[in-house]
Amino acid sequence: MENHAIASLLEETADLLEISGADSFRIRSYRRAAEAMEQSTQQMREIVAAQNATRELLAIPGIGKGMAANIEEIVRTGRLAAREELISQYKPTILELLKLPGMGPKTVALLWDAQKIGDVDALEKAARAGELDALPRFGKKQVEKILKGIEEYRRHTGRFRIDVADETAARLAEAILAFPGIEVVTPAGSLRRGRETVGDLDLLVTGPACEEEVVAAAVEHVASLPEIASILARGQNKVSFLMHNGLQVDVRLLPQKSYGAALQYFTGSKTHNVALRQRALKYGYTLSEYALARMKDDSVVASATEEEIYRALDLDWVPPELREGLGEIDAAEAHKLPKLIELKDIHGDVHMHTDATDGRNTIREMVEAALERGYSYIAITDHSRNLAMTNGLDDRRAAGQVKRIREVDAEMEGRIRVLAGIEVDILGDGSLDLSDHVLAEMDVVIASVHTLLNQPAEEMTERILRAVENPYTRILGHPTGRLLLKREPFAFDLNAVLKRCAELGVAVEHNAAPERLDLKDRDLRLAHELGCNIVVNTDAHHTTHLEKMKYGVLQLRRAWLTKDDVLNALPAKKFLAKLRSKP
DNA sequence: GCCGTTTTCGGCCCGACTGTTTTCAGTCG
Repeated sequence: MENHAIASLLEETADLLEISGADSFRIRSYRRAAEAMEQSTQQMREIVAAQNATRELLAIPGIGKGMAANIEEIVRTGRLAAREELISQYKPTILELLKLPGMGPKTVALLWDAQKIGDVDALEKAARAGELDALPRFGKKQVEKILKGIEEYRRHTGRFRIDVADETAARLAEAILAFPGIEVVTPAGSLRRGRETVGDLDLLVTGPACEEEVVAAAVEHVASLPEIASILARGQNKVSFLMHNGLQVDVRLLPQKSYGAALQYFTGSKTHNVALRQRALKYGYTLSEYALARMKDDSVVASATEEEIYRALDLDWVPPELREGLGEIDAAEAHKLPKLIELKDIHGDVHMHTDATDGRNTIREMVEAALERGYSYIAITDHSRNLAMTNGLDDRRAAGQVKRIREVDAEMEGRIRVLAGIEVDILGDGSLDLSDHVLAEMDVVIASVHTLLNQPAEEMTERILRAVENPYTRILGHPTGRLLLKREPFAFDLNAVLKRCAELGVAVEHNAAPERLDLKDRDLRLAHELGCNIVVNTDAHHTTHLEKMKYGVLQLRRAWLTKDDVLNALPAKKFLAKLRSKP
């Protein structure tokens, strides 16, 4: 049983407890435990199998005696009796009702108690038949809202990739800024924290036009943006709407004096904010989206910027990417927050394709684009022959490609280093699909798991390990295989593979392209903990794809990585030296 | 159910919006 699955069971138990009207603090501890499971870099099944299982479980923050027993039960039996007992009082499908907008545990409980409604279809039927009208708090509008919610739910349930949300935010910001007196638009929420996907978009807006007396006109401007598909809610200083692609956007217009408090509040995460508010209470303060204020007389301590709020709580300012309740508050108190890697620290991109295979630009064009970005080196790494659909290079063409790369490198006269590389496939026996004498010519050999077939975990792990152990392999490409496998849990033993990479000095690729999602935060933290060298790159098939590097860097920041932890933050010479030496 | 320089009981985060309940409960972020 994977951590993710354990988290789901705990989360569902929390939902069921909520429907059954249990103590809210008990519910919270289930949710907190679920979050801890999601974020842990250790597999619970390994902890439970160990000698001192209970003690190790208790060491995880948010896990006490009761929850440790629950986790052990889940790992051993695959089930949680407490959850099954709760679900037997309802229908298993009752949990999907909670996913409808405006539907919370109290309403779900009411629907069940009154009419035994336990799934979306039954709810829709009852709503259309007018059977809900007799229930308390069910007026005409409420029923309409439910039907609309069901329609939304069926049309769209997923989350949006960070790049989609980022581009949408930029476009909306431009339109909002067109209003005179609006000066700043900042995305908050999970987009600001740099998560791989976002559920909805939070935009915070300020400027003279957002002061209380005049804000109505600015709200009207936002509510009439042409990009809006439908308005969900509209308040004095807030507009919520849906875009045509189904993305929900919440725009809040705030006076300048409380902008920092709002930015802090709406950036989250929930866990981080709860911890921060608890800390505020210890200081005799209360923290809200308006201000950090003294409890006794409501006088404001800090509100205009995030920095002053953190400072007033004796904390260093915490970068948004770290605000996930993973120890950042303690680190901020001790002045031990890491100096996170930044986009400008990246000196090179060592995974790119050209028109020799499935890229769209020449070597020369890729080099020019890299120069424009200020890189001091790149590696050209086209596909090898096994990937026939991309016109992959065989031994002869690969050797020719190396020659051309060297020529371009010479033409650059030191303005940029152009390294010769290849992205090879791992074959059925774990070998690489080009000859040793060709691989020996390469500066960078990326052994990619991206064409491995989805087969039993043990065989897959064995093949990948063999490829990692190949003396020519410098980088393990697409290390989680997510690209191809498209399913969780991992179909091979990632832990064992990363461990071997660390031992052998084979670097692990972190692909920056949001559509790949090769390594998630958790995978990156695991790789780092195991001591792997990490390389961030864009797998660029086109010059413009180099722009994606910024998303990869966000992920590295979320994993608490500094520039010392990332191989291509080093200059070319050191980068090559740090790669495994040639056999 | 968790947790502890006010500890083993008694706490545990805050405010706005919505709809309809003329005083507030439920949901959401």
